[in-house]
Amino acid sequence: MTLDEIDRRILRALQRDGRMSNADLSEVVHLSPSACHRRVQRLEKDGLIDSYVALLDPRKLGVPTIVFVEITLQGQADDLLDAFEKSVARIPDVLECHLMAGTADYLLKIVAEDTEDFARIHRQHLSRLPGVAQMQSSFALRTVCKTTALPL
Amino acid sequence: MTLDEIDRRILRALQRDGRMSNADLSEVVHLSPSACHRRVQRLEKDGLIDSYVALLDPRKLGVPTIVFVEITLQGQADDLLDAFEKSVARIPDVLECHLMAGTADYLLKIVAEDTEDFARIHRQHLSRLPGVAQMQSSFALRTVCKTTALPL
DNA sequence: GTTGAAAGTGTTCCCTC
DNA sequence: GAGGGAACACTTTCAAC
Repeated sequence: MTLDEIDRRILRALQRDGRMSNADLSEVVHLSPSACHRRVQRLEKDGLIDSYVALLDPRKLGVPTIVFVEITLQGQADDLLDAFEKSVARIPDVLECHLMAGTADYLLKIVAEDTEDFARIHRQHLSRLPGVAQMQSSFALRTVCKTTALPL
Repeated sequence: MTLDEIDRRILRALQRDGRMSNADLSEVVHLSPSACHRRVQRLEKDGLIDSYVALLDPRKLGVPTIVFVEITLQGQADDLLDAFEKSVARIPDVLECHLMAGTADYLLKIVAEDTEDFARIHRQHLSRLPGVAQMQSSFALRTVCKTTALPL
């Protein structure tokens, strides 16, 4: 499962445009369509390519507000973490949740329509999460840069 | 530019699978292929669909480590922020950078191979960012959930 | 929103290196 | 082992309705 330069070029191209046709992709990486197609299939099968998705514009969809929420739990028992994580995974407004080293236990990334909508999310979901000792929300004023493309 | 239930179904489907064929999509949303295709084109043209991308597996690509870095600048002058943001945007390991309200000025999301690689990123890039007063790095131990799909 | 026909694409086969 | 070319089926695309 080792990647050569052509594999990396394929991945870079597909990270930019996941709907690029195999014909175009094969030109970019200087390969015949069939050889290129075989490589893409291998990258998908090996799981290097996890999925293809459409990225939507949060502004135009009416959820331009990003809030990061740091949460500290009351303890570190496994069943406490499990219960918390299962509840978090069910909140549609939560895009990411990371278990953290250091001060806070969890860091959540949440999208909302505005501050009022975040208040709703807080009331309906966050305040009902089990085992929470402390919670601190930080609003993003502006997103300087954002990419889904991993460095290759 | 108002979305009806069919538009939302299209967006939900494409957020899950951006390479879904128009034929399949039209079945899911109960529309003829051409009618469905016209709607997708409108959603692309209006910018609700920003782009299509391939999502790669960070583990299999050798960058399983996520670090969040909070940065405070020495001041709030526009040219200070501009210089900082331009420098940040050039670091390939930075996936996200947000200007924040509250304590820290910026929050960066960074991927690395391991802690040693993060030390390299810190030395090569972060420590050379202009105007930085304070910097605090927090490592993610595990990603509980992660999605690019916005709630609809 | 629907139908239908033309152009383009993904996919598989077999052959070559 | 991996790449190239050609054939087929399927899709996208864009008329006209």
